[in-house]
Amino acid sequence: MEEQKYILKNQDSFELKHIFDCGQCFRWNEEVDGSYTGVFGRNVLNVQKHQDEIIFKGIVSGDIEKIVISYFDLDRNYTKIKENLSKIDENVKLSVEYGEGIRILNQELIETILSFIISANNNIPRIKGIIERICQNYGDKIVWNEKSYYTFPTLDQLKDVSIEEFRNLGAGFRDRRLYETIHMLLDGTVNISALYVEKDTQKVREELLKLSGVGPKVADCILLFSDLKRFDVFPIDVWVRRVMNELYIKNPDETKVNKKQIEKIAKEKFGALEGLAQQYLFYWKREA
DNA sequence: CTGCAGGGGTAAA
DNA sequence: TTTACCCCTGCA
Repeated sequence: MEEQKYILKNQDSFELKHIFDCGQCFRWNEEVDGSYTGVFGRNVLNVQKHQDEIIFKGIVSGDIEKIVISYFDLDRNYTKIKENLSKIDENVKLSVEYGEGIRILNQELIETILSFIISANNNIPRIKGIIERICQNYGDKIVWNEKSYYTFPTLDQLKDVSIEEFRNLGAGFRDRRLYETIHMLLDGTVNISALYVEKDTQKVREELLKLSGVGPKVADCILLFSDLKRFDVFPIDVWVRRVMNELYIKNPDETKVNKKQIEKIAKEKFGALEGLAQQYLFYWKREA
């Protein structure tokens, strides 16, 4: 396959660090020159920013422009979204300014499901390591510039992988969850394509919750970060709990803050954009 | 150097 | 509502 190249000029809301470091993805790595290289679908892509240009190049499985527009969510008007969020209050405005270059990627559903099952009770370096080893063992190799990259394996490529093999790759107690979820998706216990058709986010969420290893937080991350692209969810982890308590609830004992309370405030304040508000607040609080 | 506490979602008790 | 699950990190 030939290398392809695509250049975007004067693109708003596009900062490499904000996009790849805001906790939504696990397969993008910074290069020594400050660019980032990642694998998604059957594509290996390098992205660099140079003055008013964003340069994409790599081995991609189709028209690079279409692939970039879709994966980086370029058809969505983030400037408008940020304007609306900034009106809510001064803190949200600050968080939006801090993470002004965030975009929510359109990641493949299966990869997002399995990656966020691995993310449970886990930290980012370790999550990345587990995912990388799964890809190296069961994905397809793509060579670019004498370096080897591996696609995230399909369900078919994962169908004969045992619980023990996941354990050996470092998955820990999530080994069984991965195995069970893979087989629930293969045998149709949860129907992947039906999830795209269903309009009601709560119904999709209920379906995802049937999967082994998928609880409320992981389900919301899947809804927000995969190509299901639902913004009316609010993943609550330690950082989000912390920032929501500091800004709105102000309970001296943070551990006593209950999820229902946070969900209610998020719905009231952020409405249909709560998922995006969560990202700006999360990134702001975790980095600062 | 060794050992122990802490962090982090889900599922099951 | 509490606890076990696995591994990495930081600190004594």
